[in-house]
Amino acid sequence: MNAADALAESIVNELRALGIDVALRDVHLERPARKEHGDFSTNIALVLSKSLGRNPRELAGELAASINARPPRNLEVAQVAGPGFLNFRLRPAWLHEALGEIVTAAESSYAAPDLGHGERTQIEFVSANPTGPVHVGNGWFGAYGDALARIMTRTGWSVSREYYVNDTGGQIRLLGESVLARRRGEVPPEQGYQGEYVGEIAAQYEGSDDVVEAGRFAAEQILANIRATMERLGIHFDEWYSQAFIEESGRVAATIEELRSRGHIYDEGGAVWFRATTFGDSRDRVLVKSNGDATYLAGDLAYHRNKFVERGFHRVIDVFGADTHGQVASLRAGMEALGIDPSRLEVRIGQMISLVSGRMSKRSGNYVRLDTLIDEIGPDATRLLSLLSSIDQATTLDLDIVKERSAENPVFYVQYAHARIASIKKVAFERAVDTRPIEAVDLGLLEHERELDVLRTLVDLPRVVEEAAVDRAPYKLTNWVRRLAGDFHSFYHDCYVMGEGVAPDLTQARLWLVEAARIGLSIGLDLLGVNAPDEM
RNA sequence: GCCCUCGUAGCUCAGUGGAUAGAGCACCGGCCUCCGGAGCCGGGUGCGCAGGUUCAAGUCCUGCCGAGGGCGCCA
Repeated sequence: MNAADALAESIVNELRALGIDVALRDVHLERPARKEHGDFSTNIALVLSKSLGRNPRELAGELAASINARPPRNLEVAQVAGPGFLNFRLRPAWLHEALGEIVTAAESSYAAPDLGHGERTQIEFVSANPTGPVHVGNGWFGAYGDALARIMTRTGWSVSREYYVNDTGGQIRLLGESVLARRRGEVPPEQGYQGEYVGEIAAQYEGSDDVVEAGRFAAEQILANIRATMERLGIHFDEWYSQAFIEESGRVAATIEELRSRGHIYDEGGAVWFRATTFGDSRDRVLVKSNGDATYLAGDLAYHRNKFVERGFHRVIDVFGADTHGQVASLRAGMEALGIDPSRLEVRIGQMISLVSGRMSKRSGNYVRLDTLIDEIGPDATRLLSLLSSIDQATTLDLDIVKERSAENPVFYVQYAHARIASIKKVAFERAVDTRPIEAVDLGLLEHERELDVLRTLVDLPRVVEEAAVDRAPYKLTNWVRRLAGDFHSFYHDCYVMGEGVAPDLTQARLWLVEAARIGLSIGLDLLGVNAPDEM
């Protein structure tokens, strides 16, 4: 049993002894922000005081006295603090035991709680339209989606990464028109695509003057390019799902028929309408235009029906940009109308990424290619840059500042910690330092505050991974990795592992501490999709 | 007009309803006899405004102000 569980159990038992019945799950132990407040603290006395009509400090005092009289394993002392908190200081042995557990579990199973129980989950992200190269705006959340997939996989979900390819409709025709115009040596239409890439594609295009044929040809070229960019970032999609396929396979028509049979369709003005207001949307929506074309929403409903019903995903997480969040209400309404529990669809809205020169747009040609950013600062720094903060945070990128700061990018700070670890191991090997199995090492020698700080951070990893998974918030893991790297750098500076005057037994203990730090960094960086190099 | 997200230090951002709100960058000082100085140590009164809920609010609720995004028979 770990220290927190033993503490919680003791709290429940001692409360019962005082005649207060409380469930184990209602006892919340947290790791205080300030070290002076001990290793764990609980607000249970504050929570209970109201219903019991008792003074919280007094209650906490009684509880502390009982716990101190029969202390659980490794507890040094329980103390009342502030308005009625109960703080617990543990003996360092609890951290030494944790170190043993970390090293034993190692990368494969430390901080890998099964929260998802194998639930089949699809994460759809990026899905940038194949009408131009992926840029730092529409590609920004690629690292987010991929890191989330990694984190949820580690925590027991069965995750599939998906890219929805919008390869049909008006924009493809517009793309085709732009290509054909370039081939004729003309400027693309005003609303068309102005980027240089259109000319490059036009030079390769040998097909007919049909706008759809030209558009699809261009979309294929562009998609191959997007795929290559994603690969550079280490992002591999399990599925590239085509909107054209959804339409041409009859699924759109079938979805509309199902809605009709459920009574949610009416015809008006030559168009087919979905009565979305029945399900909370702000207005009804057209599914088939009067010209006979399906709308984007019709395709999207068919697509999501395909995800849930045909492919059997129990949960779908769509990562959208704020510019398309307007479609969410309609999509949810459609799911409900189709008899699919809308709570199975999770939509994460990422705020907009813009340039100092203004909003990015493929049509106008004002954008920075993701490839360009990767060329400038490398794939690891590119990924971490977008994983530093919550996706709720709107970001304005100044490429000059990003480049300038790339030398001080947090990614180097973290990777440098990993490289130092590798270096220590290398030196240990070169000097033929004897390495004993952990059972034969006195970990109790690890008493330096720097050593304990590293351990304290490492024991937090399981909780951090869990939070990152449940909150769909990879940046929480980024924060943790940076904290661990900082703790390690401080340790490295103050505690020589093999320096002069370091007792051989202490060297042994520190080598295991270093190994645990390596495991933690390795897990964290892997979940973020960032390399953990041995040399820099 | 209605809806969504966000306002925290000069800048970029953390902060599961808890205790004295923290990091990085920038700026100013220190620190290399040891395993990599891409490092370490020190220097800090800032939660947009006003109410409310609570033992406790940066965090939850309401209103206002400000920023971004949406509200198509576009995708």
